Amino acid sequence: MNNSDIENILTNHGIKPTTNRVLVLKDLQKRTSPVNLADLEMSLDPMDKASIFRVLELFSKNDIVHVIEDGSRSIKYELCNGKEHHSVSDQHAHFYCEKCGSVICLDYVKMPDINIPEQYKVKSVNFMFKGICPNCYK
Amino acid sequence: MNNSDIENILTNHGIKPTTNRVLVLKDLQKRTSPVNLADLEMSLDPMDKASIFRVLELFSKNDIVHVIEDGSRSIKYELCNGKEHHSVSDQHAHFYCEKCGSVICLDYVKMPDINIPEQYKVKSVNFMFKGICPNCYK
DNA sequence: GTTCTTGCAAAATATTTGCAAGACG
DNA sequence: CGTCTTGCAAATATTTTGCAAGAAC
Repeated sequence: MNNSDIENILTNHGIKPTTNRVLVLKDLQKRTSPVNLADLEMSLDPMDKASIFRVLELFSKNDIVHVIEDGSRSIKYELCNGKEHHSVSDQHAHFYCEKCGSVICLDYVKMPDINIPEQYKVKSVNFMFKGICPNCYK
Repeated sequence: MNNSDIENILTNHGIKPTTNRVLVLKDLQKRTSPVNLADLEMSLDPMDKASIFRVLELFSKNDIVHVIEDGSRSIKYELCNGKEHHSVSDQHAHFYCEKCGSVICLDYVKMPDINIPEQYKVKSVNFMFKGICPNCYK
């Protein structure tokens, strides 16, 4: 995906494509599992932490990233599935390994079809499993 | 439930029933939704924050409380269902209101019966919905 | 020149640990 | 005594904000 594709994604979500935003989005596209702010800070060095934070905040508000709370004590971010859509049903479960700290996307574990009463306005869902991953259990 | 019942629960979970532990457990029993450390600190005043923290840590290790990560940026605790059992399947979903910050137990939304591959050792599950609650939406 | 964006520094919030005093047996 | 428990203080870790300089238009 080239830069103008990236810029289009941003524009389509009502976001002006600044340098930082393009770089953050490109970084997120490379990831195969959710990342936290510190990960991105390292990877995007020398971009400022607060700037990255604000980009992520914006992305979240404009439905480009999902916010994942995995119990690792730090918030993780993941591109919305399909890179252009965002809905509760496109979310999947995650597995957090308490030993190595990695997060694994359980893509094949889709959000179950749950009926939350009408009066609740559901904006996002987190479906997290925690324990020991196959790698650490060996 | 009187004090000796409480003490029995602790003893049955391999925990020596000290004053602090009994007080924390009694407090948790009164709750109808998950609480965080600050809540307990206020409610159990003048018990020390670190002491409460350590009690909760112990309770969690010994399967008396579930740890709930609801995306509120603070960890919440909830008594295990039935007060004496602890398993993935006894967990239920929660709803976190982004406006008022309250957590509502969706008791009727049980953990869906999901098959995680054998190699994963699942220790806990979090199934969180976020959005606006009926009260705030009115 | 007005508004938006960014980086630096620091505030705010929460969690977690070190350590010494006290309780318990 | 020796071990476990507790409270105080402080360290950590992370998220979030204030503000001024710079970029964009």
